[in-house]
Amino acid sequence: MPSVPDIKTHNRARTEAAILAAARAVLAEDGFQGLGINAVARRAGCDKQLIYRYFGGIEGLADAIGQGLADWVTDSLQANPDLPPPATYAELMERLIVGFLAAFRANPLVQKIAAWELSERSELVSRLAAARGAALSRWIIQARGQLAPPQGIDAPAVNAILIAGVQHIVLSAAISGGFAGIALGGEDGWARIEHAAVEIVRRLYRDA
Amino acid sequence: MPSVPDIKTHNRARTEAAILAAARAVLAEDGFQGLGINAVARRAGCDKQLIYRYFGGIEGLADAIGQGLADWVTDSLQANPDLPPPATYAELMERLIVGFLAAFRANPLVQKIAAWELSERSELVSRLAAARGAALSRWIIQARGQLAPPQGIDAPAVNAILIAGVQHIVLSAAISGGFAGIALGGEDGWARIEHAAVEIVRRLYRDA
DNA sequence: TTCCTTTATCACTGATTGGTGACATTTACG
DNA sequence: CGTAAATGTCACCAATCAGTGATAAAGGAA
Repeated sequence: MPSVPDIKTHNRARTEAAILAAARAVLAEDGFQGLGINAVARRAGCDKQLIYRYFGGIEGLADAIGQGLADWVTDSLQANPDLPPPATYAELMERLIVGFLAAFRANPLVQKIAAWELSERSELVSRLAAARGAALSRWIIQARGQLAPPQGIDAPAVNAILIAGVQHIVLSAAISGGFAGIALGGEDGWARIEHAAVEIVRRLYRDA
Repeated sequence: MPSVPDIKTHNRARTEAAILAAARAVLAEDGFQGLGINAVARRAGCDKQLIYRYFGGIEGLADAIGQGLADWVTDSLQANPDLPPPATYAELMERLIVGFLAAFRANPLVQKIAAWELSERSELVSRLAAARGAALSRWIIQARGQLAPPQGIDAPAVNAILIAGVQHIVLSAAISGGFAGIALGGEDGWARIEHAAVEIVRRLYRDA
């Protein structure tokens, strides 16, 4: 009778999926502060006991989220297959930054996890951070191929500042709508940020 | 008889100062997650009722912290009076970035507030963010003087990425000891970051 | 049918939180 | 002195939290 899939149907796979989805939703909407056993159970429409049984508590649940997170980086940063491969290191980094900005901006869940990583020192968060970081650097290495950064420039340090800057601005905008006096409500502000990042890459890597 | 300053000495000024200091300490050590009425009262060694009476609760207490925060920016970023004033915009931004990195890195309290600003949307946090942002931009305008950024470059956007990047890297390092594979435990890693930031400023502003 | 495992719910405990009213103590003023 | 205000302490409330043991319902196998 209920067209809505019945939750208490003695179907473990379905229940696990519902719990996982609820956890992602809570995290994406309320942030890590709201990610508790009770909140997830309420949202999933089941008893919290099942979270302990199937995931081993909030820790295991966060781990499960981290699992699916590794895919995010590779999926969202996948190069456009229609485009020719980047011919220079500058071109590579340009695409990486632009792609990262768009992907990160479009994914509130990953944003909340990134903010979490800056707010709490715990085993749990460390694992999430490690999963995200590993996936990112794995992607970079794979995309880089033979391309080498120009000499005389500490490319990892420069890239760290760029990635960190983009990340920070997105997080700040998501909370307060802007950063350092630049309004990031509409698309204009984001175009300015993207253009500035590209400009930095070009001046550093192309003109070297 | 007690050489230790007695806390229950019916001295409102002293009690207020103790509460404020306790709040700062809790925030700097445990982050905004630990900033609660009970924790502050415990640390201050007084009853929480006094926090309500003298500050109007955690909100007012955070406001009081924000008051002293406005001074931080101006104090810590004050230009070295022995140095000649910057002759070019590149030189100005170079000093600003380097100074900001050092000052921000040395102040865990401000770091925790900055992380707070990325994690929670609330009236309270907004006020703290506004105080910090206003002080920063006020300082920039005052320090800039007549110096104008080179044409053809969106200086505010570039500066936003730089400041945000430095800020983010410091926050990440404070929690997990590094960012994007760059270990930030010793001074070497920080020298790399600083040098990279300076390099970006020079390539963008000096060679324009 | 009967029996057992899996799945799900319920009801509780103990600890902690923010918040408040009642009370005790000290100081200041008349 | 005595009285009132300021200061400080205590005891409680309701709500929430993570975590757990007991129990109920469903499904499969004999």
